[in-house]
Amino acid sequence: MPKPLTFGQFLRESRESKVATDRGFSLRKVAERAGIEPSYLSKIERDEQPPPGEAVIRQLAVELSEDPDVLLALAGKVSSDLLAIIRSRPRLFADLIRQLKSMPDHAVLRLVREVRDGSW
Amino acid sequence: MPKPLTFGQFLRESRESKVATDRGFSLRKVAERAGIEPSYLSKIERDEQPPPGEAVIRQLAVELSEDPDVLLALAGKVSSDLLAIIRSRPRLFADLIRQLKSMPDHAVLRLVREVRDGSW
DNA sequence: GGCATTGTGTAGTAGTTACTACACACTCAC
DNA sequence: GTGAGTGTGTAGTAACTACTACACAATGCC
Repeated sequence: MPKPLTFGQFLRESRESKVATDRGFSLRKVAERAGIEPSYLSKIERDEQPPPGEAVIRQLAVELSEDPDVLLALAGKVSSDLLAIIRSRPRLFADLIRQLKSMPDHAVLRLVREVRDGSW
Repeated sequence: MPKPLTFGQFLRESRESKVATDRGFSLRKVAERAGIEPSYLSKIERDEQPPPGEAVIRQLAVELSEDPDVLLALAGKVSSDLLAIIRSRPRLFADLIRQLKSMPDHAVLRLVREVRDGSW
């Protein structure tokens, strides 16, 4: 398996893989499009600063075409919309999630599909 | 349905219902057992201060025999162990939770039971 | 009526979060 | 060789989080 990257490493690798073929992915350009200072992004990519807030992470995800939930996870966070869903029925979701903790991916995936396909 | 209480209101009602029959549930006593200043708890119960951190909420849950996940939800938080589980497989859990967002309780409950009983 | 206990008011604070602003040195194109 | 663009270093900060410490007035108990 690919060794787990830090948030900063992941960002840098994602961006550098794109800047190779598209000059629009320089650190400065990406920072500008994401609405943050270049020096801030620089520090983030080198894990010198902790990851930014959810809004900025989402912007970066858009710019780099990465999955926001994955990026947020690497940043040690969970999407605020998921938190709201859990908070709306805490006992229900807490139970479910703890039950699924040690289930293999394919089992959980089956669950996702069953729910989606409405076999209910 | 019971109108949704704030975190502070919920705490106060829980505590006052107990102090009626047990003097050990005065604000000061509970605060002491939970390891916080009485004035702090007072402000929290009146929603004058935002809810405390997860550790204190858990202590209060123990003292008042309330469900920690419910208390955390009222405080606008989600248990850190659940966050860790989600972060470990962000895409998987994000999908599942968003799918379940609008499912009725009984459907989700069935899921919980099926998983628990290992009908897999 | 005095001591204990109750809830609350006021004031303060250390630590963290989430950034901005600006300057600098290097490289590259032409 | 100069102007544009690159990444990075330094410095600072406003807002929020999560509390403590102490003093005070009211009530209860015997």
